[in-house]
Amino acid sequence: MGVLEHKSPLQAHQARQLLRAMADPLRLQVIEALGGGERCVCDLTGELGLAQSKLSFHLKVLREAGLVVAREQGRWIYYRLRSEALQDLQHWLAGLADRCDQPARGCN
Amino acid sequence: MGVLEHKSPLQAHQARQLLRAMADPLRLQVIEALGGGERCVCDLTGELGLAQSKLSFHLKVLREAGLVVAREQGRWIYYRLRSEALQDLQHWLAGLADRCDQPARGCN
DNA sequence: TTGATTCATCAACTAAACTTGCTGTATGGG
DNA sequence: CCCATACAGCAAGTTTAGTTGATGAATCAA
Repeated sequence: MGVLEHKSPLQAHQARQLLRAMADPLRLQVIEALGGGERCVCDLTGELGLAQSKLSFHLKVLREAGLVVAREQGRWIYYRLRSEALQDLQHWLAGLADRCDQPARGCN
Repeated sequence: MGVLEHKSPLQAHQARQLLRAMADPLRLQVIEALGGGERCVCDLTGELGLAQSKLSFHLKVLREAGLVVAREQGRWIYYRLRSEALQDLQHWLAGLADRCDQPARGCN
């Protein structure tokens, strides 16, 4: 195992948590914003033009899926993407792609 | 651009289509089954213990998202994963992971 | 051509997810 | 202290997605 291969493969249901969390249009906007680096909630609220409670709800979904982490600092809370989660998902996809082109041995 | 770099980066909404399609528990089972190679519908119905109409519905979702393709042969229809879709998604994730650890420059 | 098999699609129902407005807690400036 | 700001969480309403059973087209063997 190479030095970069430190991951145990993602279980399907963990992958699903991540996928589900990412599959919402609003959360995807949040994710893309966080793709540029850590941001605080008020920042995101302004940038995406969202009601605060709405953003808070979606951040919770992302948090519970393990896709983002929050860091409190005084009055503010900074969120960022967990790059490990992104990597896990990439590996999981790679695993699927591996043998998926095998043709079917006919049916009956 | 190297010989393997033939992809234009996935647009967010395309990524979302794929993510949404994968985010269902039942579809995920289908996807994992197809991860082993091409399969016909009746095969999948049996293996996953699904009502046929149910499976058909979910295969349609996967098809419309561009994650699987169907190949008709006589009475049977064989489905397989589109490895290009899986790769596109991997690239998209890699793009997000790129700069996501940049710390926030304080807020206010 | 009859009947069995494979599969897609539809309409009605159920369940899950998202939205909205409100309330509550913590922090920090005046 | 008091008030504004930053944020989480909840409950009711709405919208979206998944399920079920039935119908129909296409293929093929007898």
